[in-house]
Amino acid sequence: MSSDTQSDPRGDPPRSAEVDRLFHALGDPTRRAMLDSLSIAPASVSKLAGALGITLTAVGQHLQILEEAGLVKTEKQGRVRSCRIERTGFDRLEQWIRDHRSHWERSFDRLHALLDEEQNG
Amino acid sequence: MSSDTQSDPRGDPPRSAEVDRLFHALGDPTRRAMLDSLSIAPASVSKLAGALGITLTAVGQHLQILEEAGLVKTEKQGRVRSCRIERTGFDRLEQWIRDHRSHWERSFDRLHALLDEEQNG
DNA sequence: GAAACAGTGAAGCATCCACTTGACAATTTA
DNA sequence: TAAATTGTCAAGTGGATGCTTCACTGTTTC
Repeated sequence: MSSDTQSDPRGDPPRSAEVDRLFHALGDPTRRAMLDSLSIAPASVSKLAGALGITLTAVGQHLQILEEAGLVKTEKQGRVRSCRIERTGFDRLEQWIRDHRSHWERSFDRLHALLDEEQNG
Repeated sequence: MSSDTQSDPRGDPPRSAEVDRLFHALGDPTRRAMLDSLSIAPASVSKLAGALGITLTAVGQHLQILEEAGLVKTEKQGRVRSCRIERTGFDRLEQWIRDHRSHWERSFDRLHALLDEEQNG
């Protein structure tokens, strides 16, 4: 509630907003379907709209979110906008997982150490 | 255990409801904050509620989503429910990335092959 | 037993979000 | 130029979602 969007006085690294955008983008099944499609081959807006059974407008809105998350790159030539996958978002996602994994693996170690202590002490 | 609604022995990655639940769970900043906290150390419901500045009820609702996504494991002893990170969800997330990465890296190869053809043809 | 503690369930509320429609802009084609 | 194609902008709508309050159960402590 009191926590608003821009002020983040606590220790979270500044990439927090980027992670936010990333996960929000991936949280929607339609956008993931778009990524599925683009993983196989680049496509135009109308091609995506046809494949997904939604309007051009909806695709455009999703594309903006995917682009801001670094998951998709689009480029307009003439009247056609072509879309393809971008590495950045995926790399960031993997980094996030690695960071967290290292954290809780350490915490598991501590837990086991404690249990061993109790058993042996 | 095998919570696969429909196992798909073919090459397709599990685009099932599990992936859906996983990304939906990760799409909310509060739930990710809970994971941040639990990555450092296990905690009770009220401890999480205090740290996040939300009610016990809200924490309970988030916990259910995180648990169904395989990201958190909870266990109640006496009147206290203790929560900690679960590997399953994270493993599944990494798998998803790997699957997609392999797909679009192939598509990049095809793209470059096409470009080379056009330049040489 | 009474009181404090820890959590759960149901219902409501305010906001967010995916999607649509309709009007418009820009580019290609006839 | 007119018409078709491709996409964009603005505004609105229905449903999902996060969070709350209130009432309640079960557990520990006095």
